[in-house]
Order: sequence, then structure tokens, then C-alpha cells
Amino acid sequence: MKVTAQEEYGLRCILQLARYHSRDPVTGRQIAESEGISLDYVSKLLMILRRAELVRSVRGIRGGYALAREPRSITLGEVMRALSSEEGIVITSPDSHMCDHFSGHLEACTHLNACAIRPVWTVLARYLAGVLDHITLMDLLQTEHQVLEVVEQVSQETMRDQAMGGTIQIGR
Amino acid sequence: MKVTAQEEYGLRCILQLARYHSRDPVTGRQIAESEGISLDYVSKLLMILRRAELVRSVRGIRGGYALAREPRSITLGEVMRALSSEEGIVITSPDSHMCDHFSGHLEACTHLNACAIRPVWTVLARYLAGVLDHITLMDLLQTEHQVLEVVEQVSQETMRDQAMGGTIQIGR
DNA sequence: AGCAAACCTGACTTTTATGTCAAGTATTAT
DNA sequence: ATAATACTTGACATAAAAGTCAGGTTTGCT
Repeated sequence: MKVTAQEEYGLRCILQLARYHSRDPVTGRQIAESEGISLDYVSKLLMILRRAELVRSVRGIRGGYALAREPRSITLGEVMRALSSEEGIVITSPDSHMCDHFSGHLEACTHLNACAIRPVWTVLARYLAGVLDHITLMDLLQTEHQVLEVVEQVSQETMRDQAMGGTIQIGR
Repeated sequence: MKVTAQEEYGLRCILQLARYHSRDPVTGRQIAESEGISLDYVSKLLMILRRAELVRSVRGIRGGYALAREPRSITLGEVMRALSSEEGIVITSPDSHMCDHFSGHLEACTHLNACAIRPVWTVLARYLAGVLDHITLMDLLQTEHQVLEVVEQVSQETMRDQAMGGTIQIGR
């Protein structure tokens, strides 16, 4: 169970943009140097985020990258989904697809155990998504300790929310 | 953020053993057929679990694999940690190692953002570990719906526990 | 116009994860 | 003893992810 490199580094890149938001666009080179990764890799990652419309780019000599929206309106969940190769889900297992066609005959599920395991990932993914969707890039522009507190608070609220089966807005 | 193939298939294999616990050892071939994966792959996965002392094997003509302990005493957390290549952690990011040597000079953290992100994974991993460590193989030998209920309950209890900062035993 | 900064893109290389193969060892039934 | 079954092991092949390269386009400045 791991966070992919693309997710980790992509998130770091967009976080740099959040940090310098409301100033001139940040160049790829600057980000590459700050994060200690190659310019080419930065380009690739920001291209993914641009296609997801979370980042906009300005070409030409005074160009660079910037957030497409305010840091407080972009959630970690959005960013992670954009960077995740698999579709829309937070936790992905190799073939969660397999059980997707219970179109009548259940015979496909020779893999009895697949169906015992699925609900585990389902619940965990729901929680993770709940948390990530309520943490914004702005929240992450704090000290490590402050971020920790925010995450813990959101985690609690997510839990409470999901316990009630509802989709209550979290205010902070 | 994904569950690796090794984790998913390894878990399925050991779940087969849990299912047939208290009978004769289950042969690799049987598991391979049930799960629709190759015998060689099953061998590899069960070898990993055997080295983690979660599974024992019996060689020879009446041989096979069996759980090393009771299904109710083996947790999902143990199994996942055994199957995870990375050390002991549930969520792993590419280089969580980097910030491990804050041996005095903080200069290493040019990656300011790494330190903003870390607490997110920390909190999420703690929750995941809390849940997985309280779900046993026996819990998974139920219908999909029953498993769902168990996981949701454990999830709630884990949250409550972690909110109090303690390490309270969950009874069920 | 011409140049330099900076993004764009797809192909390519490297690395890591997956999965298979083959040769070997142990055990039991006959 | 021998044969059949089944686990053991490390090397190998394949696929996917990670990261690099090279050639291209856009824009601002002089």
C-alpha cells in the first residue's frame, strides 16, 4: 500500500505553486531546483496537473506555471485523483475491475476471497477520500506541526460524518 | 495510492488457508486453481508469508500450507506488513527516508514541501494501521455485507481510540 | 528580425514490480 | 526402493512505472 512517486512529486510541485500564488508564474526551473528533481520531470508532472485544469501555464520568456484557482479552493483529493493513473479512486487494487460485471451470473467470482476483501478497501478508501477532499493546498502551507493538527481535526470530522452516513459539510 | 499486487494476491492466498483451517493442509495447486493464478506465483507468495511465520508448510505427498496460528489471532495488519516490500509501514511514499536525518542541520530540507506533506501520510497511515490491526482473518470469512459492517465498526472504534491518543483495546 | 527564456510533446531508457521457469529437496504410499 | 506429490529456491522474462532526452513551439525583449 503505497503512495506513488507521481503522486508524491506532483503534489510537491503544485504545493510550490500554492506557496508563490499571487505572484508571477513560477518557472519550471525554479520548482526543479527547489524540489531537487529534474526540469523534465517537473514538466511532465505539471502537464498532468494542467490537463486536470488545476494548473495553468504561461508560455514565453516571462512564462511559468501557476495555480488555476485559489489555494484554499483546491483540495488534496483533487490533486491526488489527477495524479493517480487509475480512475477516480484513491486506493486501487490490481483488479477491482473483475467484480464489476455482476451482470447476472455470479460465476465470475470463483475468487470468493476477492469479495471478502473488497469491502475493506471500500471503507478505507471512503475514509481517505473524505479526509483528502477536506484538506486544501492552503492548509499545507503551514508548519509541520500545524498541518498535523489540521489533518487530525479533519480526520475526526470525516469519521463523524461517515458514521452518520451523510455528506455533511465541514466548516473550519 | 494503491494496493500492490503482492499484497492483494498474498492476502487472498492466506485467506484460503483461513477458510480451510482445522482441516488438512491446503495444497498450492488448490489455491492456485481457486484464485485463478499460477502455482508458481502462489508458491512465491506463501513463501513470503511463511518467512513471516504466518503460514507453515508441510512437504511431501500429503503436504501443503496451513496457517501458523488461529484465524482469529492473525490480523490484516500483520499480513499486509509481511507482504509489503517496504519496512513496517502501511503507507509508503518514495523517500520518506529523506527527512529521517535531521541530525542537527535542517539544511537538508530544501524540500520544504516534503515536510508539509509528511504529516498527512502520518495521520492516514496511523488510522489505516489502527483499522487493519483490528481486523482478523476470521472476520473476513463472512459475506461481503457482514465484512462491510465489521470494517465500519472497527473504523469507528479506531477513530475514537486515536482521538483519545490512547491505545485502548477493542473488544468484539 | 533575431535571440533567448520557457513551455510542449512524444519517444526513449532505466528501474522496479510482476510473474514464470526449471532444477532441486522432502515426504509418503506402495 | 521407487514413484508420485508437493514444497523450495534462485534465475529469468515480462510489464509497468519512473525518469530522461531531443526537437519543437510560443512569447517577450532589444
